[in-house]
Amino acid sequence: MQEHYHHADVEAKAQRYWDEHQSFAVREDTSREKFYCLAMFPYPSGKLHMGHVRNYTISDVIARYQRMQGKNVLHPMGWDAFGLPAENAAINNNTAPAKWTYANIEYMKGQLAQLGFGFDWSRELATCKSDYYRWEQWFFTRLYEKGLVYKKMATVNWDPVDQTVLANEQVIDGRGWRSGSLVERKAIPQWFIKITDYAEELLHDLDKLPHWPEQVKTMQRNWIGKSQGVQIRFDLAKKAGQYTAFDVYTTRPDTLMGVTYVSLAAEHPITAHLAESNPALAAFVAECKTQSVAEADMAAMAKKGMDTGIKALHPITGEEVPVWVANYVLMDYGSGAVMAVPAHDERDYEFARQYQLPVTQVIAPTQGEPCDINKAAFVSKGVLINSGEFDGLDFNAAFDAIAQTLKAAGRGEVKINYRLRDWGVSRQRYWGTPIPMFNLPEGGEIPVPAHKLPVLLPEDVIMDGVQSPIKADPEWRQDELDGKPVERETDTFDTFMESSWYYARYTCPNFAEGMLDKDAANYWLPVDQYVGGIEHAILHLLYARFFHKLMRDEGLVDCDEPFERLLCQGMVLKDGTKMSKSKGNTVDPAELIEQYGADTVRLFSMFAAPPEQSMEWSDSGVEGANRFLRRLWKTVHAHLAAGTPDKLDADNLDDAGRDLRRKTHETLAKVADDYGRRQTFNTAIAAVMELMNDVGKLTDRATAEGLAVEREALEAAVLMLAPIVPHISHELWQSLGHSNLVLDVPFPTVDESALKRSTIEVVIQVNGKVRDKIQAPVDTDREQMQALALAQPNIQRYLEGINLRKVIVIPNKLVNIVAN
RNA sequence: GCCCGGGUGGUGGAAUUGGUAGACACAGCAGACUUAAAAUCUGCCGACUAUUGCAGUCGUGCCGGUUCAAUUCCGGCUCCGGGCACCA
Repeated sequence: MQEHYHHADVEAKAQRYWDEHQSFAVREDTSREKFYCLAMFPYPSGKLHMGHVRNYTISDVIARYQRMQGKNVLHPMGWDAFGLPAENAAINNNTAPAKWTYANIEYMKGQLAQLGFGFDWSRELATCKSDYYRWEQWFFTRLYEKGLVYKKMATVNWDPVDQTVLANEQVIDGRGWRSGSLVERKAIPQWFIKITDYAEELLHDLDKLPHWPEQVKTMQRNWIGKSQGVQIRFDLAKKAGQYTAFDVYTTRPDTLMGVTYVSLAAEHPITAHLAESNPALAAFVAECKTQSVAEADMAAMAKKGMDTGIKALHPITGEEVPVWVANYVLMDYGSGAVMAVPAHDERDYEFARQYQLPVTQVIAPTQGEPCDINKAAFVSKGVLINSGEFDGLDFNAAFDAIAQTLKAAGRGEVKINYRLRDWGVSRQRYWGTPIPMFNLPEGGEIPVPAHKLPVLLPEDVIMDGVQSPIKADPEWRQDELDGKPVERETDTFDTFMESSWYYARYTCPNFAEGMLDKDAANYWLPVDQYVGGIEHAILHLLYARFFHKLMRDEGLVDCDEPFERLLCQGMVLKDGTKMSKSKGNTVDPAELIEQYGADTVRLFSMFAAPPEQSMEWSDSGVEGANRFLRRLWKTVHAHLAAGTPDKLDADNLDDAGRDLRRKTHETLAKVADDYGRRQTFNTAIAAVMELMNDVGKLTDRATAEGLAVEREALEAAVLMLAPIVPHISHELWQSLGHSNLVLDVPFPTVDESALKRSTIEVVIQVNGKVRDKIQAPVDTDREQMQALALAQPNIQRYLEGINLRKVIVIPNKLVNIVAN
């Protein structure tokens, strides 16, 4: 039909067909095996970037491949529409966040359509719409009723000039990004969800996820941070106001006899009490307030401390140890106090050196590790010394003995601890889901009752400054309940709330009677394949797992985990660094699609690197991908012009025909494995390229028999490429005379008999170095293989004058002759 | 600082369970076609040594180890990247 490949025509035609036939709309069908393929939904920031293209191409390839396996495939798309950038854009461009967001969604939706992704758009959702977030509000009130939600004071970054809370991202070198003023730590009341109640299950159930990357599971395990330790009470030598003691937690009770001081957080109540009558300490506490709340900043900052002057009593010896306040002890973790063992903890060591505090070694190495307490802390486990009755015990024995001594004295208890902290969900921003709580005039609060939901976020607002419009508006917060005035909460939810359950709502996006339609949710869930960036390895994926368990416990879903299989794609780089607007090295997908077409962009982004690796963008690589598609087009049309093939007679082929046929079926086996098991799309493409190279070299187009072998190879190539380059495949499949849709053609199966070969290349090594390669009959036995190898003239040359030690034979692969 | 990854030709990458390092591409060079260019097609393409030809030595960030055999496993370093709870 066409001599040249015109990508614009081919792509428009295929997309028109899919659109007219609603090719990707799916519904529940219990008679078929389902496959739920999900890509992380985008934040509608303006336009697509190459990271999106990569993400959605990967999920589209998997979805289309699974469809060719005959499955009922759900592949939805939507918008993570609440968030900070909309507020910034609103202030900069003088538009409402809602308007900006909806405009971005419309534009980006068009871009996704251009790329030919097979999304079921009938299920599209945007988290900023009230028919979505109303159920999140309802669910939060349910959690409140179950006692899984509570309010407490927590620290935020406070900009004293703008009088506003800043995100960590908005704090640059300790200063507010707009005002430039030094940021302060400030405690305000905030809502929390008890994720720590689920810490054990979240940890344990990682073992139920064999198809998650090990690296992600390791990161989550470390984040949850289960540890066994001892909680120890230190009494104060003298009462400080109402306080007589404080608790510390340690995983190293074996080092207890090496405690030379203890440290309190600046925000610890004892610190606050002491600061009242100690101006120097009050000044230090004030200084500790001027720092970011981000843990990375904390870890990087200079360790500072001050002696409070009061003493605590060692829980075993009763000796007095000084009580310090240190800027690196955090009130939000644990008890806000730590015992310090400088000899066996690097941070305590550094601190003790800085302030000339004593360093007492109480652990001696047992494995011959270097240990010089004058130079560095010794942090490995070992055997106890300088520890009185505990001397000579190893870690485990010392742990037990010291824990028991403390317990008997009523000063300590073995305790399992988690590093994981409860999830603070309050944000002091406008563009988010209003937290569905009423503050009562007499104090306290109650959840907004179901009949008053949703609490609507007004969209038609003016962002003229840093203050949230619903906080600035005295009217908005007023409501009434049973005839009595109540005040609406003006904080909104962390946007991780919305992204923690969207995957479930896709199964019933328009369900009006509840959060989830149980039948639909339980048909589709769990998600069979989740695809997204590695940067979400901890927070998003942990919150989503948590939310899923909360929904299960509410009776909304049956399974325990939301995502069966996870693929984390790497970043898209240009010139070795991450593509970003600030670096000015972005590549606009829109221009590339215009110039080369969607198939070329998809092909290159899958070919350039395996999905989990970071990927280097290359303009010339795109040219190469386009060249391959043009060649594919040309080859198919040259084949069609050469005549009509016979029916393939596999048993009566010449050598060239048999070779090409073997290559076709070897390629089918490899590509199916690469798509289904390995998920390495780059090697699948390389394999089809090899097949096409063989087609170009070996085919005899002069005979109908040759044409039949070539036809089989070309049809296989088109089908194998269909998930990656769906438009050109759609067209070529029709050109090859098929009336059915390439989308629904079953992925071809391998003809095992075509794979048979009589000889195979075997490598012969002498002392591990390749010295020859021979063609040997397949499955030659070890002795014969050894004899064959030793008989080679080149090999004999190497064996002259040396003694044969042994010969290692790996059948059908390699012979290694060991000699000296 | 802590947790998790990664480092292979001029470039992106391949080598799937410890068994031929460099598949497949990009770029480059040479040739064919062309008045010419583009496009297309063919050949070469890790470094060094040798060369009429056959060939040899080295080589997967660095140092060391295990093994008949290591890009792959182990120990130590180094550089780059992701995350660190209010960016999403």
